[in-house]
Amino acid sequence: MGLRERKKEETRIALSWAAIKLTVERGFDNVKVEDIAAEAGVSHRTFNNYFSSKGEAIAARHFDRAVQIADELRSRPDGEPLWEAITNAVFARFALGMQEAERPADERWIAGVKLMSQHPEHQGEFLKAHTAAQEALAAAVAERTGTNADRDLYPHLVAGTVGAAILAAINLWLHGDAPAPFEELLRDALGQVAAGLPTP
Amino acid sequence: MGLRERKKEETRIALSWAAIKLTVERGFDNVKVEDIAAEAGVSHRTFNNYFSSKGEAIAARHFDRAVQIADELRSRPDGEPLWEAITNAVFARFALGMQEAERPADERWIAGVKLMSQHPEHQGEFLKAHTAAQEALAAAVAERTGTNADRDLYPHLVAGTVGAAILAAINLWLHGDAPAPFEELLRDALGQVAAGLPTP
DNA sequence: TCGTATCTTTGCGTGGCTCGCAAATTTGTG
DNA sequence: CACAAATTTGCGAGCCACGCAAAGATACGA
Repeated sequence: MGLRERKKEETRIALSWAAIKLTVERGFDNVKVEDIAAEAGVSHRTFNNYFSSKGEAIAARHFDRAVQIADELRSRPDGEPLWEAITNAVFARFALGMQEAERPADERWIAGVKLMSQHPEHQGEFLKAHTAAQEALAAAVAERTGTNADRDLYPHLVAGTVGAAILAAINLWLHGDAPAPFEELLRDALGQVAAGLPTP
Repeated sequence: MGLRERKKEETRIALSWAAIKLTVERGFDNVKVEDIAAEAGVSHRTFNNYFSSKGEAIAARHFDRAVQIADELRSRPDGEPLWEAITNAVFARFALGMQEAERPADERWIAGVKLMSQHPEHQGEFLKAHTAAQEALAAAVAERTGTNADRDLYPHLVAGTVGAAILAAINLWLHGDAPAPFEELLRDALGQVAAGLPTP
């Protein structure tokens, strides 16, 4: 990767991160594209060369992370059963980043994230990112299972189910009544869908 | 329902339908909010009292129909097994409307729908509507299974899985390689997830 | 039937947003 | 170092969402 591409990637991440940071701190509607661009050290116009909206910039981080699940799945050993491989892939790339890095773990921060997650424009973009990443996952599932993503339902059903499990875990964690560690919720959710959703 | 509410409902539907019609005919970016309002016989400003964007107006029809699945599920007999009830509910309110009403069945129309379905803004709003309707379904599933939508993953996993099946069927129908009747795809998809996604 | 309270529609104005375009700057390469 | 290619930036056009307040429609009790 040449200097050019590296700088582009850096700018993209800086913009996305700035968008998240400012939005969590101030609320979606109190952040102008101008502010995000300034925070990342580029011009307003450059922001729009990278993202076509505030919401897309915010969702980009989720997207990048979610797409990596598909990559990880491809690198799991061939012998590993499908659902085991998926679970491992999800945890390898998803669960960890949710807890550790880049989070002040602040109470104010979490409140900000909750607010952000409820904003209509963010929801739409978040779901778009989630769904796009799911397609990458479906392609990986198709490869692994010898099915065809353009003709068969199966890989999309698997990917969609995994996505639903991840979303359910995120939503219950953010908005549910019973506080539980995210990792536990996610493991539970994946376990249930992997087992074919037995009646509880 | 008084006259007031009936007129509101009519306006809402007229706006949503006008948005879909014009968008399918001309393409998303060649339709102004002004045009939609004119087609429905109200002012531009009134459009925004009902919907906060073009995309939302378009997705409203999907949303209304999808929410009815939850209502239908509630009215299924108590003894019916969950997945059977869900499948029947989906077909009662969803599959039929997809084929019959309000569709010129025109080739030009279908091409327009395909184009529309690929537009980024539409995708976001469509997924938002889909997800919101899914929550209604989760609530109905919680009622039926004695689980709690605020605390348990289960109803959200079931609703999310059903939603994923519906989405997969729609997408394969619209964009897939192998042409098959929508109803068949949907039945296949629901059958697979109901059976716990056995390896094909 | 009428009068009033409530809800809905509408026009206007404001601020923000996305994107096309072309000039200026930066990076890659021989 | 010079030239080609990609990226950034400023500017401008057109559209959009929403707050506000006036005008219009509907509900409902007396």
